[in-house]
Amino acid sequence: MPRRVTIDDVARLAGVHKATVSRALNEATRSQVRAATVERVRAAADELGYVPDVVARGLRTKTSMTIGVIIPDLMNPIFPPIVRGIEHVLQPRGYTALLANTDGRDAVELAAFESLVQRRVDGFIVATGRLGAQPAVERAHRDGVFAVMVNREAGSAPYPVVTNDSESGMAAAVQHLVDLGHRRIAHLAGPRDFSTTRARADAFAAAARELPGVRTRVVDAGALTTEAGQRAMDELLARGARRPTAIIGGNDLVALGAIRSLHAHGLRVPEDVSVVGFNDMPFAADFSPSLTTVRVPLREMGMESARLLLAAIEMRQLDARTIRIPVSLVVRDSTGPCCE
Amino acid sequence: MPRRVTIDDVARLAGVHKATVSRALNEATRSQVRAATVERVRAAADELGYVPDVVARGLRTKTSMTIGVIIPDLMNPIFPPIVRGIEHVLQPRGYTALLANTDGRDAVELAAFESLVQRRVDGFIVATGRLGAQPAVERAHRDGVFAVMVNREAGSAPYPVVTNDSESGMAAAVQHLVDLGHRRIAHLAGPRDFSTTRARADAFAAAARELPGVRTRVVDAGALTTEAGQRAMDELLARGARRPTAIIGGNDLVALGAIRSLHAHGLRVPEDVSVVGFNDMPFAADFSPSLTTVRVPLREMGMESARLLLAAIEMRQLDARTIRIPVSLVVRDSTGPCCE
DNA sequence: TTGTACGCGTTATCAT
DNA sequence: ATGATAACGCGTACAA
Repeated sequence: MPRRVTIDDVARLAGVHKATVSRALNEATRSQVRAATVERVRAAADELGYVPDVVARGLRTKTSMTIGVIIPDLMNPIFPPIVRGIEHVLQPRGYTALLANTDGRDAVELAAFESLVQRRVDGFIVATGRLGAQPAVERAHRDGVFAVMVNREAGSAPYPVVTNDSESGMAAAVQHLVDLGHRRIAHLAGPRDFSTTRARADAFAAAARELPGVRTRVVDAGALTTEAGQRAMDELLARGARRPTAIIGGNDLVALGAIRSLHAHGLRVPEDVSVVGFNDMPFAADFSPSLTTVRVPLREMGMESARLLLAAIEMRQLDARTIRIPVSLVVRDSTGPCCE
Repeated sequence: MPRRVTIDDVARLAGVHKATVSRALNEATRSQVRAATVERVRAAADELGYVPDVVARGLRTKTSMTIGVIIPDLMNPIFPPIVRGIEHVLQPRGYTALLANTDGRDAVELAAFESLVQRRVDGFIVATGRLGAQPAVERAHRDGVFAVMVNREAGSAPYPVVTNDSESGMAAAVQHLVDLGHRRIAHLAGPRDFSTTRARADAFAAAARELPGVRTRVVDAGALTTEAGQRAMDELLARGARRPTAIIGGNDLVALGAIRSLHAHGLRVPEDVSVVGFNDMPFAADFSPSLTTVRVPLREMGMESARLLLAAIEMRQLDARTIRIPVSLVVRDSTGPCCE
């Protein structure tokens, strides 16, 4: 492994001291160096293919032009679009995104934070928010590290949040089903310690209270996966009671799991049961049947979170406001009129 | 931002020199320190919450216990399972995966490599392989950086490769369609500079030569996206000639795009046209119709690539062998008998 | 305008 | 067994 070209190599070739090289190559200090010298240094650096060592530099400057992005579950298709939005803002401004996948496990999340903090990331974009205590986020805040929560809020640390308007999304979903004639609607709720899925469950309950003629039920899916959705639907169908004519999933994966369960029980969607999802994840339109869902502008949420973080880094302070991105219902084939 | 606890703080509290702290806390050198001293140092470190600074350490040791993972397109659902497989092997061995998404762009890939090399990653797992010249991979090899290619091979650098047996997968797909009675089969081929999609196109051509009664055609989809697949299928349907009764996509996304196009043209799948995909990406079974496809063990490929890389790092040399993971055809609802 | 010297937090080497 | 010191590669007060 050939030795790296260092600042000393450049200094030797240019016939100056390494401090001069540092100044000449560094935007902010370039004015302190004579133009001719700058040119000489530049030529030498080019010739040797010198690239400053960001690690050594970070040891000095405590900065790295790098943003850590903490993702709870890469297998959930809502996160790739968010990541793309983040990168879309970061890249033109010279920042690199370093992704870490935590698998939803606290220990892994802590390790990822640790690892990235040590690598001197300039800030975090965190998609693993939970309403309960969250050691990693709390610790980051205590250490004065900048972070922005995206999609889910954090319960503990006062960080800015970019999330979506789950309440009005749920209201729209319920209204859509009622308009179709449905009077028995169940919600397969996601975890109550995610701000998004809790808001949806709360909004579902609120909507139910305002619609006296509608019978509602909530079943906890436990996790935001197809498997959890399928299990919850299985369980709901196994109960003796009259089954609901419409289902609203805590997210698209849960809704998809519900559809799998319904199909497995020989029920048709939407003829026997209508299903609504949440997020409009990639491929939601390609499912069988295509999924009626609440569209969340995932990419825009990613972009906004990156903008917020960079602004905080540059102004050296962050205000913990919450940005709530509007959502809209997308009607497809998984919902239909009730009881025809 | 509170100052980090450094090795000097621990040394002071334990009443020893920092060199001793380093030796006591470092697995390999612990035997050089008296057991009682080790205990004292440990207690001090615990009390202060000391964590060695991996950056400063990397400056000295040229190592970081970190693996860079280069992904061409996070939006392609085959990569999350590969990443999971990689992480599954890395995490228990103390390594952290740092992901970089290149969006398929050379400049971004170079920047990602640069950024990660500077962070002293101990090696790369590269999923962006292309058969043509690939500056980033070549440069990594020239610099003596360890890397393993996963999924796609690299044309230029002699790195180990973990890929799948696209040839026999394609053969199985063609045979399946022929068995169903199809005699006009088209392949919507992916880019020819990806080893996987080129192998599939070649295997398709080879299969065609051995089946004289079967008329085949190849259309270039250009990219591995649903949009590209839809465009290619649109184009194929626009041609005056008799349309094929079966389609094999360069991957699942292309196949999905083809289905979208067929539906848009009022054609049914599989009654009018059968469609086969490649990879068995997540949700392939949930599409409308569920997708017959060649299953590639994505997670296993990720795991194997990580194992290979760690072995190379530990033995300080890598042999550029190619591991070809077996594949299998999964028959679902997107294929059916021809011309009933 | 440029050079000197030190510090960032470790680990490796040499001396004790 | 432990301490002292240098080195990793860079940036920056301070001096010249």
